[in-house]
Amino acid sequence: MQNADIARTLNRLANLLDIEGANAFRVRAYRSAAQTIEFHPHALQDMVAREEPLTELPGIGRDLAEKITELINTGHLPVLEEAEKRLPPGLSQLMRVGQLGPARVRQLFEALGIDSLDALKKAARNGRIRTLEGFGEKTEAGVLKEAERLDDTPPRVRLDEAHQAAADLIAWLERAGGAQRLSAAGSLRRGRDTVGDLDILVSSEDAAAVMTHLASYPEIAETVSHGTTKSTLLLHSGVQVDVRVVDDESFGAALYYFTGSQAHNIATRKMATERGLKINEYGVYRGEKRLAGRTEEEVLAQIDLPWITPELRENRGEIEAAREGTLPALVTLDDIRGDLHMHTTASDGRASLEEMAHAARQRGYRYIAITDHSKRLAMANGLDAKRLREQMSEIDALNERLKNFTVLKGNEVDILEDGALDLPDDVLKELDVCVFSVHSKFNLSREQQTTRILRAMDNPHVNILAHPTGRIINGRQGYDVDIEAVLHGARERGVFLEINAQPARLDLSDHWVHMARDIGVALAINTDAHATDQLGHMTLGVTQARRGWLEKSDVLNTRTVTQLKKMMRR
DNA sequence: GCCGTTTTCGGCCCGACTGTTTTCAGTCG
Repeated sequence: MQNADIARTLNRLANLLDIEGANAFRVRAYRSAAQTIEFHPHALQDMVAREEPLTELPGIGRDLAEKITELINTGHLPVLEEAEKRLPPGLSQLMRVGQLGPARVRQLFEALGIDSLDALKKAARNGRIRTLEGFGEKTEAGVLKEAERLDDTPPRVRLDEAHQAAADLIAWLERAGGAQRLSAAGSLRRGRDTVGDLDILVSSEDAAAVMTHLASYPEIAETVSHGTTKSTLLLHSGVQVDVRVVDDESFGAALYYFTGSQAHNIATRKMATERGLKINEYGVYRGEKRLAGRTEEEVLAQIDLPWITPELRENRGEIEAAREGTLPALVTLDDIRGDLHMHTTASDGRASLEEMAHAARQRGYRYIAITDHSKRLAMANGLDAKRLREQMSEIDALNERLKNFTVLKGNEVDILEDGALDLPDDVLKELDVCVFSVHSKFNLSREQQTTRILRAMDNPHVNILAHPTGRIINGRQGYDVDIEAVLHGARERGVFLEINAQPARLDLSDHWVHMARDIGVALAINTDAHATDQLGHMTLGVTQARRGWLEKSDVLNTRTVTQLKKMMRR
């Protein structure tokens, strides 16, 4: 049983209890536990097997620890099964429909017997929902639309797409008369690998003018709501956007509030309450008196905390670290000296060796590694030993011509099914950097996949395990692999892992990055660029590294080329 | 159901917008 399964079960229970009208705080406790578990890096199943106390996790007390242990051991959660005797299980699904919360789901069930998405759509089309008290034609139409949208919209957009959509809209809003400060907030600002909806914040003395200008944005497909200071829009790209306008003196408080995360906000608001203060999106207040709000620093200073970078605001220890003055000095883009994973026209890249080198140099790098595919990836025109040696000679010749810049000889060698490598040792040992990765046999069991990768690491010539889970965001799940075991294996063998900065990969993801830091495995942040402009994905990779609390010294490619070469010799 | 440098009991973040209402409940983030 995976953490995601446990989280899903608890959420289902929370939904049913919510619909029944159970104590709202009890419901919240289940939801918050589900969230903690979903993002917890260690499998709770293993923790239970090792008899580690689950009550160590925030929001999990004695009762929940017992229930979760029973769920893991028996596959049953009696309190859920009892709830499913009282209410149809399908009601939990209805909670996913926009505009429907517990009260309306209960009403729909009690009055019309609606207990599934299909029943809901049918009732809406027949005009039966509008007959209920508190419902009308608009609600009926809105609910139908939301129910239909559930079927085909991907739930979250990629970080790079969200960045682009936000930049476009901010550029549009800057042209509104009177917009003072503008910023993206929400999970985009926190740098999560996917974004649910965009939050855009504007400060202005003339909210009406900004809102009017916003309404004429050509990318709007649908206006979900539109008030005097807040609007929710659906763009043609399928992205949902919340735009909020506040006075400039509240911009910092609003930015802080809308950046979240919700868990982070709840924690700091609670600290405020303990000090007799109240934090909302307009400022920090003692009674009616406003104490701060212009900047985030001002707001946090009121609860005796230093500014916390948005990437850390997940209530995963950053508040305690801030209080104790032990926040990490996170790695920045400026710290990056090179890029250790990229392709050229020799395999499936679109730019030549020389073009990639020049583009990297223009970004201020001191080195790159050229890592084309190996021969197994025939589809990508992978290199055999002979072609790889020819490329090495080309690199030697290029290095002769370049000053203050080094092209490292590399390859992205395929890990075969049994853990052997796709190129012979005598050529691998001539490489400066050997990146190795899985491109086939994704459906091996967890044990087989883990053994396969560990065996590949046993080869003394490999250095950096690329895109370690193989996931494609909104595309496919990664292969099943015990990353914790891989990290320990890497540490024992002097091997490193990669944060692949391709926006569709961002692999490792943040919680694995954090675990790598805890275990003490340095990571390389690589773009896996297949064209010169893709070298720019480095920013996304650095963001993931920051979300995993990495400092400069935790990142391989902040080293000088001399240091790096030494670390690549095992 | 969780939690505790005010509390082991009594709190639990806070406000905008909508639709359907005559003053507000429900939803959302």
